[in-house]
Amino acid sequence: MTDSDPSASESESQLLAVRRAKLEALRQRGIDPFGGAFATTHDPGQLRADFADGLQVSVAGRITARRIMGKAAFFDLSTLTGRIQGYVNKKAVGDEAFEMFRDQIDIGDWLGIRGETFTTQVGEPSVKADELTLLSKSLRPLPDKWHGVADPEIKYRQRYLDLISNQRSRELFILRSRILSAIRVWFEQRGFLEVETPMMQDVPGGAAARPFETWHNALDMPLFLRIAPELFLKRLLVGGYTKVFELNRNFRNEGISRRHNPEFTMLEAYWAFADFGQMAGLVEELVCHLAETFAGGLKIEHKDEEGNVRRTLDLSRPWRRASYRELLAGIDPQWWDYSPGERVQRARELGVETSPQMEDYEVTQQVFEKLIEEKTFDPLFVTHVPKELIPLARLNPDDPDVVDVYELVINGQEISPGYSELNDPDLQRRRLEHQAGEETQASDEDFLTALEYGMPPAGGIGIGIDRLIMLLTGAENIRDVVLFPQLKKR
RNA sequence: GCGCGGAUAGCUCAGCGGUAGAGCAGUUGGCUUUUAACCAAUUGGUCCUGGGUUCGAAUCCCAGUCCGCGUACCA
Repeated sequence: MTDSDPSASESESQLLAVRRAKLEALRQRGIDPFGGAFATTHDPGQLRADFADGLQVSVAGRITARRIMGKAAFFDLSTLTGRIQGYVNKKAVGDEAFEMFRDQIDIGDWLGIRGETFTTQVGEPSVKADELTLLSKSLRPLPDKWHGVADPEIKYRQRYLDLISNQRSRELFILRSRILSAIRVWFEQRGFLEVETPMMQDVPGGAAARPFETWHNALDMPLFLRIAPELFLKRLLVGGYTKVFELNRNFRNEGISRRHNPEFTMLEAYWAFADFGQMAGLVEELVCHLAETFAGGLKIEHKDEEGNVRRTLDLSRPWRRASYRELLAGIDPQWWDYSPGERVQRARELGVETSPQMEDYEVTQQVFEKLIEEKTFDPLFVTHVPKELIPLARLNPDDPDVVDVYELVINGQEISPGYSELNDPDLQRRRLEHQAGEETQASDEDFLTALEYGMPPAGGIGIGIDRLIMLLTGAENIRDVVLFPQLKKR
């Protein structure tokens, strides 16, 4: 008995054995416990929404609750989108079917019913079953019907249990799907073409991050999972595609945190003949559109577990714009007058830790992240950041120490960078090689060759989709917006 | 990687040196319009793992595992 799971305790074994015994009893009755196709007229949620008495219907779903009352029984049939109550009584379905329902059907089983709709005395829309069809027997007990799954480890490792038992999780992932779809439609309506570029690259470029490495056997060569699609999308600009976007996964072999999953969803879009200012307008318009469509407006309340408002984001336009230089001057008016050594000292005084191997611009960046980015919740476009931070962006014509970019910060996180893209192949080569010397970004010769054929001036944008969904839904942890977040192997 | 916290029945949790508990789920009985159905009875435990302290450890100490939070890494 249940030797399939030697780690099960005796009590768990008993629960499993009971279900196995029911499975056997069903087979004794000549019923296939794992049935096939079942034609439905309605989804449970849809039937509930369009309910009227006296309809002949056929619905299927998982049994999520069961109330047996002697010679009759009520049960809830649920799918992802809703639930409808079923009713059986002994007289209507016959002794055999009723006994099967009473003795061998459990919470968790998938069931199809045919019958007529009616409303009970307490006003519950219901289906009186003439016929019951077992679609799939569940062999394990479901989580608590009232509290659902609370253990985060179960939620993430066995997401299906979370989805079965927690309505908020069900709704959140439906919302995520709709947001992704709306983003695609939004870009397509503006003439952008969705493309797919390699996830496996021989030079992992477009960002400074440690890649995952793998091996292609037939080609006998190493390959890297991409850290960004940027360099391939720019090849498409060279190829004459003037408006493209890609919405898919990036992979970075770095730490895991509340804001970081090793694989995450990124949108990148490139718009020939535009610049970073136009890209800023684009992301502002898109995020407001999504907030109005999916978050009930431009003021988004983030709530804690008890439903208390923890924070309200205000996305009202126009969004604040400030240069990197002036933001740091807001922390300390003399910031840019200090020597590098003084900046390290000042950072420490401000409570920002730096490490000895940090370059001067990295010390400043650290102060920016801790004292500005992490404390900024309403949207802020940070413009004209130091050129060392972004080697793929165009230098500002008036101040060649900074690049023509914005970094959009919302909800204490960087949500979206946008650049005026660098299209000078010689300057691009020098800046990448300078970076490569510091082991931050490998130089991609094929990309540089492509630029030599001529890339149109273009605006580029990246949007961290997981973080965008966090800010739209109020999720505090990236794991709550990724169906199957990465966890350590048990 | 480092610091802090957590792990008790299938699920949700209480217990915090002195005989392992509750609700739900399960099982048995009753009940033909209930709905967190109800009523009665009942099964179920490697108290995460391994050491230690103690007359006695779920409880205190040490180490490990996994999870969470913070931190580090991080265009």
